[in-house]
Formats: sequence, C-alpha cells, structure tokens
Amino acid sequence: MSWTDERIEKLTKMWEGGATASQIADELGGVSRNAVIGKAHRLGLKARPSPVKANEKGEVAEAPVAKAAKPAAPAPVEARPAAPKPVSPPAAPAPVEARPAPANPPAAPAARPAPAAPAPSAAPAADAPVAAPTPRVVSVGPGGFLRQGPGDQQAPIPPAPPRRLVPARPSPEIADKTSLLDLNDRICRWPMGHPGEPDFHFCGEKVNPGFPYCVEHCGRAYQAQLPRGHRRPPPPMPFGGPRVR
DNA sequence: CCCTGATTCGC
DNA sequence: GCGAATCAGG
Repeated sequence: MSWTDERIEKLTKMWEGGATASQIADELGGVSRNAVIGKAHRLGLKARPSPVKANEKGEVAEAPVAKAAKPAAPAPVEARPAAPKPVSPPAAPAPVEARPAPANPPAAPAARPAPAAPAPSAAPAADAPVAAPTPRVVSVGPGGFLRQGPGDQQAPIPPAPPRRLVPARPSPEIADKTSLLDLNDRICRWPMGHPGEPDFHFCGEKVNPGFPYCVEHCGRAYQAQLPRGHRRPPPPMPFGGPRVR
C-alpha cells in the first residue's frame, strides 16, 4: 500500500482527532501501526500525549520513590527481642490530593461531591490550579470547546478529545450520525456533544464552501470582526454568505 | 502481559 | 520516503 492523498488525509484527520496509531492503522488497512506513526511524523503531525514522554518540561526534583528494595538485601528480619514500633500501622494516609491532569478545557469539572470528613486541618493548599493558559478564550462552545476571540482566524479546532477517541461505530445509537470517520472536506465537523460520550458525533451538514463548518456553525465559529467603535449589533451574524472565492 | 507513541536505521 | 525493530512509559 502506498500513501495516496486519500490515505494521508484520513491519517491526518484521525491523528489530529486523537485516534491512536493502531486505530488509524487498521482503519486504513494495509499498514502497520508503526507505519502510521512513521508517516505521521514525517508529515509533521506528532504531538499528542505519548505514554513514554508524558514527563518532560522542567526538571523534577522528586524524591526518588523507595520502590527499589529489590536488589540485594531485602531487609532481613532481625530477631530483635521486642521492638514495638511506636507508630501504629494505618496511620494517616496522604491527605494530599493528586491532581491528575491539567485538562485542556477549563470547563467546570463539577465540584467535588466528596463529603469526605477526614480532612484534618488546612490541607487545601491546592488553590494553585491557576494555569490560565489561553487568555484569548472568550467563551465555551457547544461541545465544551473553547471558543476564541473575534480576532482569531482559526476555528475552535473542535476535535481535541482529551484522551481516547470514540469507537469508530460505538453503537447503533449513533450509527446514523456523523462520526469522525465520516468527516471529509464537505461535511461540517462541528462537534455535537462531548468526545467520549456515547452519542458524540459531528454536525454532518454540508459545509459552507471554503469552510470546515456548515453555514449555521460558521456563524458560531466565526465572529464578525467589527470596526472599532461599534459595539456589537445584536444579530450575531449567522454568516449568510461569506462568498469566499 | 497488554497498550501507547518515539526513534532508529536499513532499505 | 518507508516501516520493522526497538525503546520506554502506562
């Protein structure tokens, strides 16, 4: 098999959509996972959480976890008379809350419903989730995706699934809906719902020629850049006809 | 073990 | 340019 334009296109789309190399590989058929990765890299597509490169930025001054203990001396049990350890075994677990991942979407993660009481005193030093990454974000789009400022030319890059991609054909429930694999240049790729949800799919309408979305969603994705001075005229401008080209 | 993506390197 | 082999983390 060779890398035809169609195949490259599909690879690109899926890769950017978050599909794994394996998924892409057997979707394309005739190529291995490695081939896909290799190609993706050659196309300059890389970037995406790699299990092996999860850690990178800045050095980590972590105390090496004492996980070793395997080599050599496995702490021979001393036959000491009686050395009652003063510390009771199940003492205090780590009250430290592990913050897993810096999720992209600042979408409200729902307050912790955990009514856990065992919170000793002042442990919530965790008010440092500040991270305000994208200052230009204006609001959150329909799928929980960031919408960008009026000046931004780029569309909100809808896919960006946090992690794994929705199964190609998850269920009959969305069998007739537009899945990632159905996307092409002529189909509106506006996300409906959230990636990962069983009914996540894409708009699927015919696109507004020259744009990645249908007319309706173009209106959502692109905001009119009004000349300075004019405050927003109520009509959000549904993008009637951007007569591009 | 399985999975992942990254990299290398002979073709 | 291609992709199997290899590497390395989860």
